[in-house]
This record gives sequence, structure tokens and C-alpha cells, in this order.
Amino acid sequence: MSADSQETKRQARGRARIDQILLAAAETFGDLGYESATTNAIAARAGISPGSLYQFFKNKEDIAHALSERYAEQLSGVELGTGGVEPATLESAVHAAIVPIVEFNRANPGYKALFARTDMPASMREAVAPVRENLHGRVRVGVARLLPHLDDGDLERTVLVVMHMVQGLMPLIVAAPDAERAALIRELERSLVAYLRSVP
Amino acid sequence: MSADSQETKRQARGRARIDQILLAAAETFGDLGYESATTNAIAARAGISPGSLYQFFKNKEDIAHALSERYAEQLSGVELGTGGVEPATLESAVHAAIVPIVEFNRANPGYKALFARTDMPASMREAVAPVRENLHGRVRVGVARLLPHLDDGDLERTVLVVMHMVQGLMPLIVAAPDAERAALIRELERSLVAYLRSVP
DNA sequence: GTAGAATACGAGCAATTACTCGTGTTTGTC
DNA sequence: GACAAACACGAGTAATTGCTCGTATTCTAC
Repeated sequence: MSADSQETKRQARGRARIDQILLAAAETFGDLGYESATTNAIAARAGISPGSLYQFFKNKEDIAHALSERYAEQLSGVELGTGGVEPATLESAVHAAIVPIVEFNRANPGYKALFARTDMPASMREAVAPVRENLHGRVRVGVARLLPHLDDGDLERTVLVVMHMVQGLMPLIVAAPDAERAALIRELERSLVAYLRSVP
Repeated sequence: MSADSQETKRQARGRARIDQILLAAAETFGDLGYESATTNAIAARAGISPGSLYQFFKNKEDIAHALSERYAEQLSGVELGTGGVEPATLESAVHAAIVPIVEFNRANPGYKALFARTDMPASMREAVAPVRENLHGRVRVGVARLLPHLDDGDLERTVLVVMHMVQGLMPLIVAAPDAERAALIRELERSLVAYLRSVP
């Protein structure tokens, strides 16, 4: 996935460049969206030349993939629950998952440009697989704990519905002013709780 | 909004061309998405030259806008309820709205390429305004009837949440195979019913 | 029938953009 | 210090694409 097929031995300087580039890419994707973000703009934002960018990433999609891996790592470090303690209610379980997800989305403007989109060119699907799988797996575990009686098919479908409900409302939440955002988060949590309770 | 500032008097031939172009645009948008669909490809699909296309639309965005207007018209003709008869239950009211919306999405593959996207370039927002306003207004009427006690702010928020829940699940529903689609539609309806019942 | 408007063509322009390549500099290793 | 590998540059290239323009044909109004 990296720039070279036979791994090049990165120097400290090179690793720092990769960080710069991924940061610049995240910002540029966040500002302009994936397709409108040009590789030259990313390089400029990172303070390097276009040629240097391609020393570390073999193409634009490779940048998206690396960024996706980085987001997946960061997400792995985010607790989406009550941290081992059994949640008292469904409400508190949902709340404990939604709050950090919203924070993550707010803190990473490039995230939504890559993942919070319904239309995605086939080439991008593969690039963003790391994050999707990370989240999907964790949501499945959470839903299975809440609704242990579901069979595989029903569980899978419920997970998909939950993820799409969250994804559908997230742009609204992130874009809203502070006061309205709190209200929207309550709506999202309420819709999830109500939905999960309604599962037979 | 049309190609010319001082309206040109369309002949029957011209109106037929506009129909061809909008049909070709809808198909091309549906296949490739808005940005990847080239005007030359639309012209080719419509069986005309690029030059002819620009006799009727001043640019690509103008095509999207005209298509949006057409979708808005078609949607106006779609009954999103029980047709004057008071619905017996919340379930039946939701069902009566969701079924035709899903059908419309399935029948118009270009629709999702324009509207069912979370990231939308600013230039496109204006182009798709006709459809958004049409749907928004009708959903507001429906929600206000179901939840007459909501004040303006709560009503508006509830409408937004409902629309984004539908929009979030629609790609899943449209893409699913027949058997799974029926199950997903049930999930969407159940989540909407549960959410609306949970509104204080 | 004729003038003018509408329709039609398609080669090609101007701008954009992902990416390359020749060249030069810095770093790690011995 | 010498050598190779990593890093860096940025002008340039090939391809794409939205759109134009000169020209030719068809329709409508009178």
C-alpha cells in the first residue's frame, strides 16, 4: 500500500514528511472534498513540492488509504462505551458511544470527506476499508451485547441500519452551531435508542 | 436558469432534445456520479454533439438544476400518504410515505447522484434546491400533522432528522437485492415510527 | 419565397490535474 | 571521506474536460 513495493527504509525526516503530508491531506480533503482536493494543493499545504509527495505515496488514492489507516488507528484508541463497566441503561450505552464519535468527527474534518459519503467511487471503497471494518466490527460487538438474541442475519442488518443512521445525521450534527448540535445529538441518541428497543 | 437569459422560443424539436438530454444526464449521473459524468458523455448518450447540448443548457450545473426541477415536478405527482384518508396508525402513515419514496429512488437512478450525498459542492446546493424544498415542505406537513404539539424549532429539527434518517438508509435499500430490501424497508419504517413515537 | 431564428455539428481551445523525470542535496554506513 | 540510498525540487507532460466557435441545415412567420 505504501509508495514503494520493496519497502524503502524511511529516515526520521521521511517519517516526519509523511506526517506532514497526511495532515495536509486531511485538511485539504476536509476543505474541498476528496475529488476536488488536488495533489498539488496537498503538497503546497504540506510545504513540499509535488515531486516530494510522490516519494511517499504512489498516487492520490494511496494517500486516502494511508489516511484511512491512520484514522482507524486513532479510532481504535477511542473508547466507544462505558469502559468495561456494564452500562446501566440502553440510553447510557448509546450516549457513551455517540459522544466520542461526534467528537472524533468534529476533530477530524478530513474524516467526513472520506467516509461520510453515500456515493463513493469504487477505487475509494478499498482505500477506506480499514476504517469501515474497524467501526463495523465494534458496532457489531456493541449491538450483539445489547441484543444477544439476534441471529447473524438480523444482527448484521441491525448493525448496518445503526451505522447508516449515525452516518446520515452526522453531517447535520457537525455542521450545526453549538446549541443546536446538542439538540441534534439528543435526537440521534433518541432515534437509536427507540430503534434498538423496537427490534423484536 | 435556462440556457439563455432572454428566453429562446423552443420548437417542438428543441423540447424533444431537452428531454433526451435530461434523460441521458440522469442515466449518466446515475452511472458515474455528478462530477465524473462528462458533458461530452451526456451528449453522446443523448445522441447529439457537445455543441448541441450547449444550445439548451449554459453549463453542466444548469443541467443538474433542470434535472432537479424535473424531479421536483415528478415528486409533486407522487402521493406520500394515504391520499386524504386519515391513516389509521403511525405505522401506516410512515409506510404510505416510505414505499413511494423508495420506488421513486429505485426508478430514478440519477436522483441519488444529485441528492443522496452528504458532501455537496456549494455550486450544487443551489442546483438541487427545487427538490430539497419540495420534499422538505411535504415532510414538514406530514410531521406537523402527526405531532401537532411541536413548536417551530422542534418541528424543524424533527423534519431534518427524519429526512436524514431516510437519506442515510436509502442507498442501502436501493442497492440491496430484493429480499434484503424488503427487510431494510421494514427497518427504516420501524426506526422512523420508533423515533416519532419517542418525540416528547 | 425569404428572412431570421432555432437547431445542429464537431474540431479544437484553454484550463486543469495527476503524475514524472532529470537533477541536485542530505543522511546513514563503512 | 566515500558511497549509496533517501530526500527534495519544480518545470514539464499527457490526458482529461467543460465549453466555444465557425459553419451549415431546418423550421417558423410573413
